[in-house]
Amino acid sequence: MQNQLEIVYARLLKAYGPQHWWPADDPFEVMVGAVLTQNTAWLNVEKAINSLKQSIDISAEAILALADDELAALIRPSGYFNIKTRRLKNLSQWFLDAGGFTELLGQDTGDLRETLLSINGIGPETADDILLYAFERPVFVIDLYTRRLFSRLGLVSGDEDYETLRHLFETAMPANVSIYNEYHALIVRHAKETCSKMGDCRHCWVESAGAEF
DNA sequence: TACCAGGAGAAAA
DNA sequence: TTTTCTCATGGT
Repeated sequence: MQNQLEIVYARLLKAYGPQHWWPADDPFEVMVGAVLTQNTAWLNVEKAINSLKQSIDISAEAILALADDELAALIRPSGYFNIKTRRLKNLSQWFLDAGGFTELLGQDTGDLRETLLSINGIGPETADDILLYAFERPVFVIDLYTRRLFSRLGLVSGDEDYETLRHLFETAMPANVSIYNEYHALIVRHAKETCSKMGDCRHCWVESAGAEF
């Protein structure tokens, strides 16, 4: 398994090059983007973030200072704007209560993950996006694209629960933040390039890599 | 026109 | 406890 994951990683990196994720100015903006991108195309998230930036300097304080309907109007392009308004406020309140980024940096990864998951609106994938891309912890993000790609390659069935898959990837690959960062970004890039359809993907070159395993 | 997007939580079965 | 429903804009 270890070697197979490394082969796929090498092929993706060779095909697309470094993706330089996460596209954001600072760690808190990464967290905001992680919530806004839930089941949403990044193009729409960019519109929402740009819209936010035109009204406020993105910070936990500034988000909490906005009225719910004001915040919802600003993030409207990202969809689910009423739900995401609540989620952004929950996240911001937690962030302030915890003492901000510097204070949180001192926390153990497991503890930090647990408190993130306790916030209403932060599920496993969003928590792991935040841990990897904002706090730079070696946590492998499992998303729909990851399931789809590796189940096509025959390495997983695809219906495993989140923690099972995360554990599988984290034990098969060395705990390396820059590799985990790049790997997830490359999987998303590849999905956008050639695997945009949920069904068969016969033209996808990665699928043919399965023959090498 | 229909489908899907860098999910999560609540409700129903 | 597992499945189903809801949230919603915007691009293809």
